[in-house]
Amino acid sequence: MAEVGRLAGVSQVTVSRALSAPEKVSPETLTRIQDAIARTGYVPNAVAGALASNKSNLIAALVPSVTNIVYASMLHAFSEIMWQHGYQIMLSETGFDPQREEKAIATHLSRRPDAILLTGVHHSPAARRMLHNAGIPVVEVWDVSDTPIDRCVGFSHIEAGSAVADFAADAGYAHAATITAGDERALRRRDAFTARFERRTGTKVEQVNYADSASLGVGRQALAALVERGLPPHAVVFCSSDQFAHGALIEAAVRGLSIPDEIAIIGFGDQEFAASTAPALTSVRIDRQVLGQTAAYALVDRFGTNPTGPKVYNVGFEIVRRQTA
Amino acid sequence: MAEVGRLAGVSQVTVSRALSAPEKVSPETLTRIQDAIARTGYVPNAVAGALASNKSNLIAALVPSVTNIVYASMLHAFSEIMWQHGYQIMLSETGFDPQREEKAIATHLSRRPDAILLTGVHHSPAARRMLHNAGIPVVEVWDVSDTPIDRCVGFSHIEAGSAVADFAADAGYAHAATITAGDERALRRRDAFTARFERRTGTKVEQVNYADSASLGVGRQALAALVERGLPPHAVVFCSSDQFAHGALIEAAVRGLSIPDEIAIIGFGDQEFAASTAPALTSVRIDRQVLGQTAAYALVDRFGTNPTGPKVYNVGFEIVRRQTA
DNA sequence: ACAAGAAATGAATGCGCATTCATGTTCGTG
DNA sequence: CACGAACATGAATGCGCATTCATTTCTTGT
Repeated sequence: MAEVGRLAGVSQVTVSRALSAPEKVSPETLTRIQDAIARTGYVPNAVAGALASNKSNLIAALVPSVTNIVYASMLHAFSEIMWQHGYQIMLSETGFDPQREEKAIATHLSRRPDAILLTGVHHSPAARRMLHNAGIPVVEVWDVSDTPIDRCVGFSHIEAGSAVADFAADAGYAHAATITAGDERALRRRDAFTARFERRTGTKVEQVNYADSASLGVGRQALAALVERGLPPHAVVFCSSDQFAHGALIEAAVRGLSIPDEIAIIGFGDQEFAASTAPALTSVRIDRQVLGQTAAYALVDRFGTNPTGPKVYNVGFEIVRRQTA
Repeated sequence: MAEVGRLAGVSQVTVSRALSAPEKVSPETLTRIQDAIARTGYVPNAVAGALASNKSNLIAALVPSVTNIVYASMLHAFSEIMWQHGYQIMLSETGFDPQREEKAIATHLSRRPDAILLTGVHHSPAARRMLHNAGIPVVEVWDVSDTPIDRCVGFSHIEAGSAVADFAADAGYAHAATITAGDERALRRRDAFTARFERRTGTKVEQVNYADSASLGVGRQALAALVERGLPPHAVVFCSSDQFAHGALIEAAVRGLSIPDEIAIIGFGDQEFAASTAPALTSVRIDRQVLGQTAAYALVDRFGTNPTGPKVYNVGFEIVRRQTA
């Protein structure tokens, strides 16, 4: 930067200004500086800038998994908005593991991000302490909480599970089963569904659980297991994701079970493909685009001098009835 | 850090050493320092560290899209290895747009990453220049090139397209069509497929192209379009992704076309679900896990004092024959 | 034509750490 | 017992920039 200044016949300060506040530099000087930058191929050192100004323009984003489309698409929407506002993303995957999350938080905080995005509202005590001490904006997504660390954007998994149970009971299904992956939030949906459905119908809800993440193949296996256990006719299966639901759908079709008469299927997430399966999947829509964008705007608002946004933003959900239930 | 030193009765230097080279500090001093760190809740400032040591432990990763599973899973494998080696990931999405990539490269370089991961081998001249001037390790993935910027890990899309054409011709298919998304690499596969298949069979290959990224729904539309155009019987459809192929599969089933007799389908990518569709999808396997890991190891090797790895690493591909072709 | 404010620029300083280099201490060996 | 070697520690310095604060030059109104 000093080198550029020499070439342009000005001081380092003026070059700095030319880059960060060009309106404070006279037009001729600005031109000379820009010329000098072009000639030297100068690339600003944002590390030094961050140290001097105590502002990194970096956002730490911790998601369970980028290979899971629901988190990936939320992240996409989030990073798009942050990028537009001049921020960049440091990414880590936590794999649903609070220990990993804690380590990742510690590492990321040492880089002095301007804010941090976390998935879910359950964090280790040490993690909460670190975040508190860091004193930076924090946004938790994919869930709501009465006691957010800072900001929170999501929906209630308990309400979602209950709503699906009501939907199923209202539709006249007397029996139900669940297929659930190893995601803490999915487990809460499952339990809320089960509690509400059993209360409404008086029949026990069968469960198939998997520790891993969801996939089409496992969804097929799960439905096969349920059928072999002797699922009663006209039962509804609530899956923790559309992947599972699609797998269950395929397995049911292969077994010649008519959908939704002999077996009904409800997915979760309303992914893009849900409308295009045959028959089209009934699912619960979570607008992941809005989720990511709202999280981003919550941070941008928080960066401002007088934040006006709410602490907790509930984006809700919507049961999308198609053909499988 | 000076504060921690005061508490432990040592200088800032010793604290620095205690953190970066604990074996160079006497055990008792180390204990006192660790105690002081715990009491103060000190969090190292990696920004200052990076400025002083000219080493950021950050890797810039530029991928077209994180919502596309093939890039997401490669990124996952890559970041996993880099994380184990003490590096963190700065992520940007380029959306298949060289202009966006160029801007993202400039922004990322200002953060002085220790290396950069790029997707594909086609970059704007300005981008190449910047990368060259930066003088940091660069790894290009998902493609191979005779003139890599630095390191390159991928496979030949031309070979892949040609191999699928040979496979189809060998299997006796006399007619073919392609369904392709707006990915430059997919276009090269399509063109190689078309050229080889037309040469082998003498029949013209039909095309359906979409500018957007692949989805199940669009795959269905595409197959519908092909059928309505009057696709000859016993034709094979080469899709640029398994999403498209699965959509085509569903549409074919809905239309009562028998697979693979009336219509054969070949996907690309061999995603997890490909083996679980009904009928199971024939596809081209790219080991994205290996791709990401190899890219990571290429960088780690490159960071060493005497790198031994090859400039270009071809991970190859494999046609996985299942039931749809 | 002159005071007073605005605009344009530069000198000095420090952000928090890593990296020399110098100094003091302990140990093994002949 | 003395001497060099390994070890443990600290003082000083600078990484490249942003941020005061001071200085100079240019406007403007009367």
